[in-house]
Parts: sequence; C-alpha cells; structure tokens
Amino acid sequence: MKKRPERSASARVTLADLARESGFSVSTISIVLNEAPLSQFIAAGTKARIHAVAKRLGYHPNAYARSLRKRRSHTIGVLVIDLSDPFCTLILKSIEKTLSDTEFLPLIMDAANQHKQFKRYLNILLEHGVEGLIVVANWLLMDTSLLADLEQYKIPTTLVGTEIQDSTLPSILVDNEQGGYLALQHLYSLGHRAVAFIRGPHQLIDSSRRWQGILRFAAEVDLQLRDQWIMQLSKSSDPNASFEEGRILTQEALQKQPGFSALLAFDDVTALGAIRALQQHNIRIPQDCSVIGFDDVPYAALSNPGLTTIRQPMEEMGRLAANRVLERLSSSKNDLAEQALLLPPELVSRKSTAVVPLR
Amino acid sequence: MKKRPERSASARVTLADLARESGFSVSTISIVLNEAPLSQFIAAGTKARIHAVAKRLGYHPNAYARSLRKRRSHTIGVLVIDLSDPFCTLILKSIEKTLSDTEFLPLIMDAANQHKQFKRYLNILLEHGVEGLIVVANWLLMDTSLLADLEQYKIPTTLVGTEIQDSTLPSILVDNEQGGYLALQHLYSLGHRAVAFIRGPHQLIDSSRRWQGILRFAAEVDLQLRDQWIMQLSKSSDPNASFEEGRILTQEALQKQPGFSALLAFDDVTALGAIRALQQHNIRIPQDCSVIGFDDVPYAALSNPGLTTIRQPMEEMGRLAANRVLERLSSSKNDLAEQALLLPPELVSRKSTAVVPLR
DNA sequence: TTGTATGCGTTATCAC
DNA sequence: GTGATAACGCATACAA
Repeated sequence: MKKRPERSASARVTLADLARESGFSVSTISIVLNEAPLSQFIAAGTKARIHAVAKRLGYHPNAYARSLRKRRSHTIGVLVIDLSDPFCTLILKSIEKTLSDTEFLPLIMDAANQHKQFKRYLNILLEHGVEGLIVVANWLLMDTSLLADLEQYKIPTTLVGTEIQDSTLPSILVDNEQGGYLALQHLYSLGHRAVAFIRGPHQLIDSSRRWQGILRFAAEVDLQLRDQWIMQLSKSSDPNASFEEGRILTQEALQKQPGFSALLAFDDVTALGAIRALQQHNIRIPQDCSVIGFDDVPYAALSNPGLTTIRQPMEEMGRLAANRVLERLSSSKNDLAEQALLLPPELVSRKSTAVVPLR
Repeated sequence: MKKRPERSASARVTLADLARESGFSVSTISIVLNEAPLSQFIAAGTKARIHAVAKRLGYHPNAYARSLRKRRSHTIGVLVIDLSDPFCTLILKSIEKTLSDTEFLPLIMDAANQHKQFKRYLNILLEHGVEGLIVVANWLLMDTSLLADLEQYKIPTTLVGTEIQDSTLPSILVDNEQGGYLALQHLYSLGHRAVAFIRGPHQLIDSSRRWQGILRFAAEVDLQLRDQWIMQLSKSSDPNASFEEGRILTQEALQKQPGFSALLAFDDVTALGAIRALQQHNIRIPQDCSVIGFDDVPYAALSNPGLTTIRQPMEEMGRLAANRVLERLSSSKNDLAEQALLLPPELVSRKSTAVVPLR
C-alpha cells in the first residue's frame, strides 16, 4: 500500500486537502467557494465550516487548473516595446487602470526594444491563452514582419502609440500631423520667424507626419524654412539617446549657423538635449531662444524651466486601447478592418517658450 | 452519433488536433515537440512531419495544461509598488534582464501605490503558482501588515529598494546612511558651510538613515546645522508630488531665511523642485547655490544643469534581487533569516554643484 | 519506435 | 443539499 502524506510540506493546498480536512466532498467545496448557482441550496453551516477550513489552511485556487477547465484565461496580454520609456509607461498605467475594473488581468511583458524579445514574449502570451492583446509601441523598432505575425492570430489586438504602415491592425495614436502644425503655430504666434528644427528619424512614419504638419503651417503663413536649420535625428534603440543627439546637433548648428530664435524638437528628450547645448553657449531659455518639445512625458513638467510641448493624451490612448479590446471581447463582433484612431494633440505652454527677443 | 467538428473556429490548436491531422498519437507528438529524452528514438521523418503539421496549424502549447501537469509554473512574481516611478522601473528592468537568461518568466504586477491593489495582485500571483517573489518598493506606502502576510507564504521572497522595520524578509537596498554622509561631504568639500536640507517623510526609515549619515559627517567636521534650514517632506503617494513640495518648501525658506549656499534634497525629484524655486528667485545653479539630489533617476542626467546626486545602484539591486531568489530556488536551502544587503551609494558629480561663491 | 492509460486541480453535469 | 464522475490539454510511465 502506497503511503501518502496528509499534506506534503511544500505543495499548495488543493480542494482535495480541504475535502479531507472538512469531511465534505470536493464538488461541494468548489460550489461553495465559487458561490456557484447551486450554492444557494447549501446549508449555511456547511458554508461557514468550509470557508473556515479554507482560510485555516490558506487555500488559494490553482489558476492554471481553473483556466484549463473553464477554457478561459481571463487574461489580456500587454506587450510593451520599452518599459523604461516614460511614454510607454504612462500608456501602460492607463491600460492597467482600465483593466483593473474588469475581470481581466493584464499580463505585462517588456520587449526591451529587442525584436527577439518581442517575438519570444508574444509567443509566451499566446501560450498563456491571452484573450486579447495590446501592443504598446513608441517610435522605435517595430519591424513590419512582427505585425504580419500578429495579424494571423485570431485574438483581438490593438496597437497603441504609433502607427505601422500597411497594417490592418486597429491602432490608436495621436494626430502627429496636427501636432507638428500646433507646435510651429505656437512659435510663430510668439513672433518667431527664425526657427530651427530637429526632425525625427526618417525611417519613422511619425517623423514625416509631424513634418507634414509643420510644412502645412509654414505654407499657410508663407514662412520660409532654412535648410541649414533643419537637423535630423538618426534611428536609435535607446529612448534617452536622443538627448545626446539633440545636444550635439544643436551645438553644431550654433557653431555653423547661429541666429535662430526658436527650436522645435522631435520630442521632449531631444528638446532637453538642445536646451543643454544652448545653455552651454550661454543662451538663456526662453529669453534668448524658445524651445518646444513633443509628447509631454513627466520630464517635461519637472525640467527647469518647464518645457513647453505638444501633449499626447497618453491616459486616453491607454484607456481607449483597453476598451477597444474589451469591446471586441464582449460583443464578439469581428469588424477586422478598423480605422486607425487619431487623437487630438494639445499644446502645453510652460516656460521654455516666450515672445521673440527684440534685436 | 454526436457530430464533432474537425477543428472549431476559434479554439486553440491542441495536441489532439495535431494527432488527428498527422496520424500520429498525442504522446509521440508531445515527445517530439518537447524534444524529450525518448525523442532520440523517433524516426527523423516522423519528427519532420510532426513539426510541419504543428507549424501549419499554428500550434502553441497550452501553458496552463503544461504547468498543471508538470506541477511547475516556471514563473516568478514581480510585484512593483509603482511602475511610473523611474526608480522602480530601473530596478524592474534589471530584474527582467537577469531573468530573461533563465527558464523563469517574470509576472509583472503594478500595485500603483495602492494597498488594496498590492494585496489583490499578491493573491493573483499566488494563485498563478509563482515559484518565487520579488517585491520592488520605493519609499512610499508599504504598511507592515502586508509584509506579515508575505512571510507566511513559503515561497522564496526578496524585497528590493527599501527596508521594512521588524521584518525578517531578506531585502536589498542602498546604504542610505552612507549616502547621506557622501552628500554632505561633497558639499562641504566644495566649501559650503551654509547648507539647507529637505528631509524625507519621517514615517520613512530611509529618511532617518540618510539623516543619520548627514549628522555623522557634520559631527566629524564640527559643522553646525541651522534648524531654520531644515525642511521636511510630508508623506505622499505620488512620486512626483515631491517636486511641488520641494519647490514650495524652498520658496518659503528663501523668503524667511535666505543665505544658504547649498541645498541637500531627499531625492532627485525634490531637488528639481528646489531648483525651480531657486531659479524663480533668480538664483543661478550652481554659481549662486549648489543643489544635490539622491537616487540618480534618469531625470537627473537630463535636467539642465545636470543634477549632482547620490546614486543608488539600481541595476545591481535588481540583479542581486533576482539572483537571490534564483539561488534559493535551485539550492532549496531555506536560510530564512538572511541579512539585509546594503549596497554602497556613489556620488555622481554633474553641474548642479560647484565651489561656494565668494561673498 | 510508437501507442495507451493515467493524473495534475478544477468545474460542470448529473445522480442520489 | 450533497457527492460521484467526467473532461479540460498535456506529459509520462509503461505496454506493445
């Protein structure tokens, strides 16, 4: 006869343990603990005793067994391109908050800007049977091949934070074109005519969208852009690398072609790098030169002086992304060809921009 | 006779599906796909055909079923107090990186600074059968009651980022006392004798540790601290709130008791708030007043001027925390009463501190 | 070399 | 009111 210990030292407490300990059957206990419909027919005393035993032994239901049996994971995968990018973080927080009011648990994975990790975690999420998927992207990386993979799985997916060309995946992002427009409009309205630009990496569609907005405004007011004041960020996989690049580009511009009264940066971190260079040349912000960023990451409000920027509504983006997935999960309507949703950007005016200095 | 569809539209592909499609049995397929020991006896052609079918149908093993059967989750819970706090984020990234080389998957949960969420997610992690647990804390929240709960579960746990009084949980954190010492030493060595302080919340043990270090150095060099220059942060649940508090405290000090040549802040964000106030009073950093922070979050390097600070080795903290858990997982040695591990802080000298101005 | 049978912990269906 | 039993998808001991 095989001897089996009453309760093994390290293993978790199971329903069977509770059954042995309480004298009731496994099914009764399951019904009671889950408050299943049938539990209304169970004697109050029984319920109390079962709850007591469960508490005493420290019972925690086995989520794996439960999911296996119910054929549901109650889980939504959240695949973040880079957790250390505050832009992603803010969107993620909002997704989390939205999901915390639901029955769904976010499974958060961080691709750490690496193609390989992205694929690996995507696989893991699939193996864990996520019922929905949200991909939080920033402006880096994201080969198209990954998205081709994504589309073949039949689970509701939403992409938030950036746009992918030639993809039918529903995506949620800011209206970059309008953002570029607002940024230049702000500088222009302060009297700036000599404006320098640091464009984003040209591999990136966001860069050209913002630039289109800038050109649109320039055309409207007949403003000439000077080629020598148009700088260009290179592609990088480190969100903070643009600080150093912004600094160096600005420094070079100051040496070769000074004289601009304002600088429009691709994003906030780039803007901070530019400010560093300007201050090193004893150019005061905003008295001598105005600087405007893009995104409104937390850095922007905390920097000195506070950075004027074009705000992406990150909370709203996260919330909408989560809600879209939830909707498709509940209504089971599979309108595959959803439009990309463009959210309006907003000018946040702080202290890094001011009226153009008198000469 | 019950009709059953070859493959239902939405359900996942299972081993049974592959068996039906390929003609081999479930067990053979399992052996092949897992490259189990027995697979060396399987004909190469069989393997190839099985792999082909698996790929064609898009098979993903069901992690839940697998874990249930193997009685292992291959999972480590990472419970973060606040994902939007860059201090936590950096530690988390390091944990992730360390874990990505192992067979363990980090399950990341964000307590969002809320007691209730912390407990909820802790429960969920337990239900998912995490084999180890890492709690990433900042200086906020963390009632002792939570930790009491933690200790009762038998799974290897490490606390990283802060210290809990009266807890036997192994924790990894910076040597705050030494950090305080280094900070004041730095200012003193630059000639500063009139130093203002913004202390951390007094509910927090980190605050008093750092203060002890400050007092130790002051005693060594016989430096008098002036009470009216000693300010105090209140407890908050928002990591960025200390910016505003730092700003206001500094502003008040400037009105009531100006004349200090340096300011030592409890952390970087507080320091940035102080700098904002100083600049609003046309006090230049560092020519007129030096400012030093604590932590070295990414903000610090990006701010203008770059912030001198006491660095917590966050990468190392995360790595050590992960390794500790891994060790206890593999060696199954249960030395419960581990010491708290104190890591040395490091002075990072940037541009916000300089020699004391001549009067 | 490959197939059959069993059980992981849970829930759902049905029987008593 | 409560208990026995089957099945979820997989891995493995054992049989063939």
